[in-house]
Amino acid sequence: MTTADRIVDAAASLLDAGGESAVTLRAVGLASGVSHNAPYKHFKSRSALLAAVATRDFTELEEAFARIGRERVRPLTKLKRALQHFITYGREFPARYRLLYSDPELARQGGDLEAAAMKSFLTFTSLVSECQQSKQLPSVPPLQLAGLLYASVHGLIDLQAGGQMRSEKGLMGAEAGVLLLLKLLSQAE
Amino acid sequence: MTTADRIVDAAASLLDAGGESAVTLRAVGLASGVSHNAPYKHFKSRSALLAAVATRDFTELEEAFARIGRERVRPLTKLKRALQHFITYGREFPARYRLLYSDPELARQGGDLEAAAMKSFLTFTSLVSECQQSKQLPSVPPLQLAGLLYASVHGLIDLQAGGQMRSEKGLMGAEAGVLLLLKLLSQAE
DNA sequence: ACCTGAACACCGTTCAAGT
DNA sequence: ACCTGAACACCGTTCAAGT
Repeated sequence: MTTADRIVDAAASLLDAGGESAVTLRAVGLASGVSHNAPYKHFKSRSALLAAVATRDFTELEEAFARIGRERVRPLTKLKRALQHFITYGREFPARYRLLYSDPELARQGGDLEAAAMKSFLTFTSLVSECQQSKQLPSVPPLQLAGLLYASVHGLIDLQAGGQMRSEKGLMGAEAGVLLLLKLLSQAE
Repeated sequence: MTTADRIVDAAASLLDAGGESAVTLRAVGLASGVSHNAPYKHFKSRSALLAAVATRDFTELEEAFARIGRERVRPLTKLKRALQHFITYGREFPARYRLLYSDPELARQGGDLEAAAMKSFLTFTSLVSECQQSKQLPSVPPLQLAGLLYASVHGLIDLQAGGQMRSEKGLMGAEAGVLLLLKLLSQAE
């Protein structure tokens, strides 16, 4: 376990425990046993450190999608499991989730983060594509349908994480929203 | 124009010009002609000031939805115009847009902000409901369908604002995504 | 009631210096 | 190559004091 790994771990833990504002370089240093500016020897800035956390999570997300893709169940079941995994991750680690998709500062950095994000989306697309081949989802261009589904479930997770779906009766949680969407989409062609 | 109004205006301008991190109380004070801690006489904290900006924007959004609802065109045309308004606002003012839906700090404050958010969503729901009555959208519970559409378009706007839909070829912009979603949904019942 | 200026405890980042 | 401690310029927030 390198120092850089311990620093990324500490940042992820602080993120989970107290949100983005809790990830100060001083706290990261303390939690990983180095001085408050040792992280600069491994990451260009605080923002680059957060990008490393996000890149790691994107990679884990992609691995989960790929693992689900290898299961021997119906394509639509795979897709539902992938979406459930996505939703669960977003609910359990909201601060890290927001890092992946809602941080303009990070998105501008490109590089590894962008590549990992793209790879996870492409693996997700292959799950959608399978459903189309087995006629369980309408036959529009796969990347378009996958992009739409990806954006929709992101919106559901994000509104839930942001507390927007709290007191509004009649509004569904992310799981119910995804199931409704899949049901309606499966009726189209 | 009260001092409080000038402070909110200044915060909104700074937000548009330089993102959330540019909204320091010192910059707000300078831009609105008061000292850097005069805002505390009008708002409990920096966070409460940002909530006031978000509340104002939610109110304007609701007014736009209501205005579109009064136009004398087909229900589906109204809905499309409302969604287009939403998307355009998100693209032109990304930092303010993110304040509405992606700031957990603000969501926890409840109060005026939550009420304004709810009102704008309910007005949006009435546009969706009209489409259902004229059989242009499937007849599932209106709040559920409206919630799904709202979350989906939010996801499209948010991914676009976060730069996630940039280099990925084949991925649609928010407008095309919404149109595809409406097309597919209109084929369901 | 509304505002100011000074002060406090933080923060990211830089830099000279150490091994 | 990797790390430290001091320093710099910021920041949100508080407080005593002014009108």
